[in-house]
Amino acid sequence: MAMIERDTAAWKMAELSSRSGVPVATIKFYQRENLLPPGERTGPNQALYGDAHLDRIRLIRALIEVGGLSVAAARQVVEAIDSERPLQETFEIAQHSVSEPIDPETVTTDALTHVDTLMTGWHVSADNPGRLAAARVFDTFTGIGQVDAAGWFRRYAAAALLAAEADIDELDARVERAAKAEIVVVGTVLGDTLFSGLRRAAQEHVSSLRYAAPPESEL
Amino acid sequence: MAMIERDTAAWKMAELSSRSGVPVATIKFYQRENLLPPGERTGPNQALYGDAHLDRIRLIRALIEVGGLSVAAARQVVEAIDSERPLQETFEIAQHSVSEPIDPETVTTDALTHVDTLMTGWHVSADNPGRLAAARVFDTFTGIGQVDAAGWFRRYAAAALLAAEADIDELDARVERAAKAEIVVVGTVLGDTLFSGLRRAAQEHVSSLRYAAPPESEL
DNA sequence: CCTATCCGATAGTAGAACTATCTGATACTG
DNA sequence: CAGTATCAGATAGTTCTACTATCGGATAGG
Repeated sequence: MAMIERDTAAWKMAELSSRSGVPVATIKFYQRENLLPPGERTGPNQALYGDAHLDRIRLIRALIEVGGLSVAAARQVVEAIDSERPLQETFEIAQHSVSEPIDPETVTTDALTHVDTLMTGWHVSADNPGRLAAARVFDTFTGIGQVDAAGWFRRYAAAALLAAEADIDELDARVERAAKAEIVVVGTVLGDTLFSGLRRAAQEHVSSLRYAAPPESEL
Repeated sequence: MAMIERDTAAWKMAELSSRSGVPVATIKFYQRENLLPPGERTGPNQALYGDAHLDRIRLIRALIEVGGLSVAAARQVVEAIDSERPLQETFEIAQHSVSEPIDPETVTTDALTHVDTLMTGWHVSADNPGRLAAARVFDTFTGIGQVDAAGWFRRYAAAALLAAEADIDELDARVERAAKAEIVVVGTVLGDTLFSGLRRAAQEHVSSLRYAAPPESEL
């Protein structure tokens, strides 16, 4: 099986670049930024790279391009995968990496109360970054003049619960720690992107159903 | 009622700045970038601003800070609100503004097939940006080695449908075009942020349920 | 009248994410 | 084994974005 090749595959920078489609200069940049481990040295100015490097580059690009992470956030995430931390901590790091931190002072207690009501029965710690993010959206919404968004929020909470259950089930399906860590990270980061894409498609679907179109309808 | 004040309120730049909490230089920058209309001129180098400007600044900051839009994307969005375009077009502009464009060449037909299967029965046009975005996540996922994500995707599609129905119901609740246009934009942009926050909270909840915690459990 | 403030234009800044060049050293080629 | 191509690593430069600061002349208010 092809697996046999995996340990012996070894290329120099130029081939790693052509296989990954990422320019040499960019790969070197990722190495400097500690996103990518160094190659295996064979001399003072020679090194070899293998499938592990290629996989890592693909992960980095997925986090940055598809997930929209900054290079700094991507570094935190790959470091969390590499560390032998308990999965719980890896999860938390992934969560923090996708949402820039929110100063708790800047959200009103009213918004927090509303969000907490939404999450009645949920086991969520007070400093969960998502809780603050949701409360900030609440403040923003009411500040813009959309007052009675309670129903909208409640239904989003139901959708979020569905997604979170899917996430955890997917996690349960893996056995090794490395596989779990990777799916935690990839699922956390790409889940947002996936949902926003599917939601846009669903919006078009629902609005076309709702405002059923005799040609030239106006939504 | 306080409404009586709204038409007569008029301030100069410094007060607009202090009321909004946005620095004068930044407000001028938004004016240059056509995010914010000019003030009402009272002389060659004097102008007055009112509640409309304050509301607009709040909208801009919500789009940029909470929704994570670039200044260029925020400009497209406010221009769409101001234009008297049909709501359908405003919706499309808002959708495009939140997701950077994806080159259709870069997603595999296999991914598109899988995504279309997920959306069987949905009325979605081929160039819906969300459809492409979801397909790209599919490619990324399989490329990273998480092969059997079909179940995860399917459940996200169900969640997305729930959210989209909530979106459209909220839209139905408004009557004036201006109110509809604003909720379309704000809902499209902030909906992603809201969902990702709630999902993170829900993840903590579900994982704490699932790996029910005798102290020092490991997720 | 005189100082503070205003408007608009122009220029400058800081950070992020690359990208290009340079310096020796190594590796393949004929 | 000479000569050219390539390599690794260090350093410096570029482009873009989102502001931020300064300037010049005009107005406002005590």
